[in-house]
Amino acid sequence: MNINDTASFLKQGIQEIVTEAELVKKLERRKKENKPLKVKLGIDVSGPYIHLGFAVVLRKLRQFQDLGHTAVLIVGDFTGKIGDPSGRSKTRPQLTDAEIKKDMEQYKAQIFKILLPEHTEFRFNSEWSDRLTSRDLIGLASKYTVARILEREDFAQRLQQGLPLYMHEILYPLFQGFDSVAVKADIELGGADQYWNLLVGRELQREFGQEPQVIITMPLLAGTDGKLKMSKSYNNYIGITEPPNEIYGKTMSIPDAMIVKYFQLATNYTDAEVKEVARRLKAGDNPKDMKSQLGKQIVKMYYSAEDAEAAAQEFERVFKHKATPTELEEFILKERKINIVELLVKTKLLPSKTEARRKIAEGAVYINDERPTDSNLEIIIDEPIILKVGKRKFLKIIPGY
RNA sequence: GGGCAGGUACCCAAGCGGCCAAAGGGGGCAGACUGUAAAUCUGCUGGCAUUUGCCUUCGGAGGUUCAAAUCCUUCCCUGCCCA
Repeated sequence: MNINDTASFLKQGIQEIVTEAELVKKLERRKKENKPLKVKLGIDVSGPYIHLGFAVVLRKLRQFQDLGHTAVLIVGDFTGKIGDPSGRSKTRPQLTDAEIKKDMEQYKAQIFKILLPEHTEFRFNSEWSDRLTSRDLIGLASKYTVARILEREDFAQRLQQGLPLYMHEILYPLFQGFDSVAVKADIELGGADQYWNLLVGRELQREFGQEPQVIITMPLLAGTDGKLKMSKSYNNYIGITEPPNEIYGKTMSIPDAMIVKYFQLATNYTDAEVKEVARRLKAGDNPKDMKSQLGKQIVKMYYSAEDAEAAAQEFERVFKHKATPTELEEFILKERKINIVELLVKTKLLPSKTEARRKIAEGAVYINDERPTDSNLEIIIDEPIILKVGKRKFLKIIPGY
């Protein structure tokens, strides 16, 4: 592949690049010097949980690795502690080093489902940020204007709406940008919502006399609700290390209108293949089948084809034919006789007795396929019974007295 | 430092002495239906007890009152204007 082909390959599926010419230049130089490019990606310590949305960016990063470049993952342990500029300024709990270490282990287990360990470097930004003096900080702040900071949409909006905007939030992008200076990043990747932040890094590098990084943003994947971007805090995510049944099931729960987008962003389908999916949907193919194909495809990426098939079959069993799942969680009950409401709370299927009574009245509680209507029902557990709440919560109660 | 407007349940937001566990919307959960955990429609959405009941919750702490989210005092927090 020549340099231009490489560049256009790397450009596939991206949202935006600043600038392509610079990317080509960097690729050329790297080839001449035979040195890998440093591709920076910021990650957050607080939620060590990788979902399909973030995977969009990681998979792009992987392409760089496949070409021999180095992924530099910046763990935002410093910026994480000063609070996120995304609205309310609840002070984050200070993470201890031990906690961070533990989180990182979990994180690595997930991230190397996509990235290549031998081409991945981890850097903690506290390494350099903790050492900045007040003088350094003022110096850094003097390289960027308030007006430019306020270009950022959510800052501008909050000011306009009379909502609080704190000093530390304004500084946050500077620290994040300074990370690029500290590691001398050649390229920085991020989600489309990070575009502005990445530009700050570019500017600061220029100010510090470095060649500015190329920035590449990836499209945002909407969550399972089909509206907001996929995020752990919106609880609309599909985690790449979730069990196959969960990944498949959650995929089935996306709105039909999202099917094509998901094929595009969450699978390795080529443009032609995605078009074919769109065509079939338009031609009146059952969206359910397309979603099933999508779910299987995603499970296959992070597990195997067999797991994908099994997940699909299990889904049909449980939700279409309303059978009980093949594998059930078990709960050993000490009492032989117990009130239904107490049982539901004790097993944590429901959070409170009032809620349990409500759900019984709604007909959401099943005992071995029967729906009790009386909250005073006493159950005698002589043999295992299957307790079900709603469509998805199952529990096998085993006598243990 | 001064003036004004605000702080209500997971979120937004009404209420401004009793009829307030607190309207409405969002979100969440459930039921029906179905092509699925899609869509749509309907119900529920503080806890405990269960006939009326009790407890916790309207920024914090005190107070007035038979009775407070609602009135008073004070403190904390946010925004706007002035300095």
